[in-house]
Amino acid sequence: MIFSKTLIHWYSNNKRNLPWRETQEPYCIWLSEIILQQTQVKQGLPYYQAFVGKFPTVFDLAKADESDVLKLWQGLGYYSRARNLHASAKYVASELKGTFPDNYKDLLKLKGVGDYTASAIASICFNEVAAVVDGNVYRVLSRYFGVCTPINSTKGPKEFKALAQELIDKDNPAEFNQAIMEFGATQCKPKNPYCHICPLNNSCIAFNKNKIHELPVKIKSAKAKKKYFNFLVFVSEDGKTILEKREGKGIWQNLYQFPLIETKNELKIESFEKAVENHKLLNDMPFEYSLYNKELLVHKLSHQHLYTKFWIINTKQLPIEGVPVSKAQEFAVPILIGNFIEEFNF
DNA sequence: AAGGCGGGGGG
DNA sequence: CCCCCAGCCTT
Repeated sequence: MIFSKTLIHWYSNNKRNLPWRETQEPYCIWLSEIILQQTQVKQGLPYYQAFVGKFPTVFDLAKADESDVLKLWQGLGYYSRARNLHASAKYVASELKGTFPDNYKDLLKLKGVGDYTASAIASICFNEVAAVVDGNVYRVLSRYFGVCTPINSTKGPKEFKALAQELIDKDNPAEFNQAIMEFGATQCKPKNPYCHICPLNNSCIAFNKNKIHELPVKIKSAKAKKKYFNFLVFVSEDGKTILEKREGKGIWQNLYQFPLIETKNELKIESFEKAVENHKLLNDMPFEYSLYNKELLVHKLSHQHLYTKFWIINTKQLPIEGVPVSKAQEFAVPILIGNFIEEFNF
């Protein structure tokens, strides 16, 4: 009781001014929540503005091509969010005639909407008493109540969800949910939290036992694997290049890239011809090549470190259908490719 | 139950 | 170098 009242009071005095806090429109709240999954406000904000600007309603989003949605999402990462966003927009627009589900249980049926997002939308838009548990909530609760259960263990999410559901202000679930998250984001931060001015420091177990830096507990994940990516940047005499759509599983699904050769180790320039001698795009075709970046370009993802080289392949004609280099910027590409296109400037 | 999925920023 | 971020889906 004191806990929730204190948080809500703190929130009223300290909340940031953010566009999705000016509305209870399910479309806008849903959009903001998807964008903000595993993403900080600072990073997601411009994307939210762009999406609301280009797709003001769920119908606008539903009738767009997936490629346009991915293009607007470019650079934000976790691209399954964009694909699921688009699929759910089509579902809501056609099956539900534009009306979003108005409760936790039905919201869960939307692709890309899990426990957290369903709770957020249900509480913010419809005042349902559904507690959110995100990274901020884990941190605030584990510290204040001294909970040592690893947040990424099997029982972790259940335990914290139950605790949050117990604590939520039944009369004001929307304010409580947003208050505890904002508190975790700007006050009870991962590093250097402002404990000395914290309105809860009297009763915070971690603070009083000097365990702030130990909580929350998280099981360490495996180290990132190294991969060696070699992109073939074709440039033909008539000013075309080749971009391919990434299919199947793995990273960057449905985004475009230059034809890729993945190697076990760094591909040196002396070994390039040998490495591509049986490549379907280069077979029996005269070409000249050069290495664009002498040093490996390292692109770090959460679970992979990509050691990358861009190989420029000059040819008279392209082996397959290509795209004018001037159109390359219109494709949705990983930021690794996007940065290259911008810098290379064909 | 475990693994995969981006990119940016902070310390 | 590490960790964290308004998590979710697949296997």
